[in-house]
Amino acid sequence: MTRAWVLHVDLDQFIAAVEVLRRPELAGRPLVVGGRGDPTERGVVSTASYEARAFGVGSGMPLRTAARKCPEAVFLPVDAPEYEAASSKVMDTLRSFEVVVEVLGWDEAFLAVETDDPEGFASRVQQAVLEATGLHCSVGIGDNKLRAKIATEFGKPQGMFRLTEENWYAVMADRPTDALWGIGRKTAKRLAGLGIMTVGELASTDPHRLAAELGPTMGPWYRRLARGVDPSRVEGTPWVARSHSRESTFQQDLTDWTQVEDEVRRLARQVTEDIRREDRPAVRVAVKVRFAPFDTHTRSLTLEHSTSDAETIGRAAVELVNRFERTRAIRLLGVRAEMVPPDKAGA
DNA sequence: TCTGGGGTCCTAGGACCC
DNA sequence: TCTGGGGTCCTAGGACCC
Repeated sequence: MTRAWVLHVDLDQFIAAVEVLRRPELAGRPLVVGGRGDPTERGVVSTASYEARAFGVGSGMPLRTAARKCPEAVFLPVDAPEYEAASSKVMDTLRSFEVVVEVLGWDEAFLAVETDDPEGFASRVQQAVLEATGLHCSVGIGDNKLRAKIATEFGKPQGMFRLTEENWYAVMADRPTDALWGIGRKTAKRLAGLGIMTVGELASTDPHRLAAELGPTMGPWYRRLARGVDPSRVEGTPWVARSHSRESTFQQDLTDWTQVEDEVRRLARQVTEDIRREDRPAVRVAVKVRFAPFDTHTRSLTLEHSTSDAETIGRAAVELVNRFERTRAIRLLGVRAEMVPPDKAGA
């Protein structure tokens, strides 16, 4: 019988795999892509190949640490345009199935599929992606987006897994709460403080207690996650950004305020280009400062009039950075522009 | 483990208005 | 005047995701 399914397609070690495509001699070697590809610099791992993961290297890890764990790894710089191009090919392939496709980033998408054989469909998707791009993917099959997304992990690499209302608790009940999509380290710790360790325990916690402890929106939402409930639909309409930002971490902390202002102006120019490209004037500007060693603060302001003028945005950014004390060394600067909301832009 | 860069959404306090 | 209650906007921070 034909039923509605959600498929979550996730490319395996996407960034590393794209690098191997253009440099086949790297196949089978531990490969780490991150920063500028120099493991002595400040930067983190974007993606490690499975060979590198065997040494304990993983996403988000400082490059220096990765080099210590796996000295023989090949380190490569992040090449965003290359990954975007590969990603477009993948997404076009998914759309060729004439189903609703919701893109979640470079290497992930949800598909809304009506079929009596979701595994067969998933298999055809994997085959098509491999033929079109040379890339392998895993597929999560679910009765909603949340379950499909979580299912993918159990199918990796190059496989598939079905997770629905029927097997949800059998698969998930004893897993830690941060196995859920939306619960991270901090919330898992807060829940542990309430004696809630597993998905099963979270699912059966009194919702009023969760609301009281974690907020009226988030508390009940976490409980719904634990029950595998997700009413959201697969959205085919292209995603529209609400803000754009540029930031950079300096290899050496900045101590000269003239240089700080120059960098803020440079970032503001980049952000202005980004929003002009989309023809979306800014309504609000924010500046982010990370002081050494790592404490991070933001200052923001609402503009009197929305604008795409580089000069105005630059002046606002400099004014914001000057609200910070000038005596501390700065590790990172960032500038963000919030745009006119799309629904108010026209229509 | 000395911790990137680009995003989203929620919370909470204060201002301000009626 | 020693004192209300609701709504909305602004701002800073925090958590999470890829």
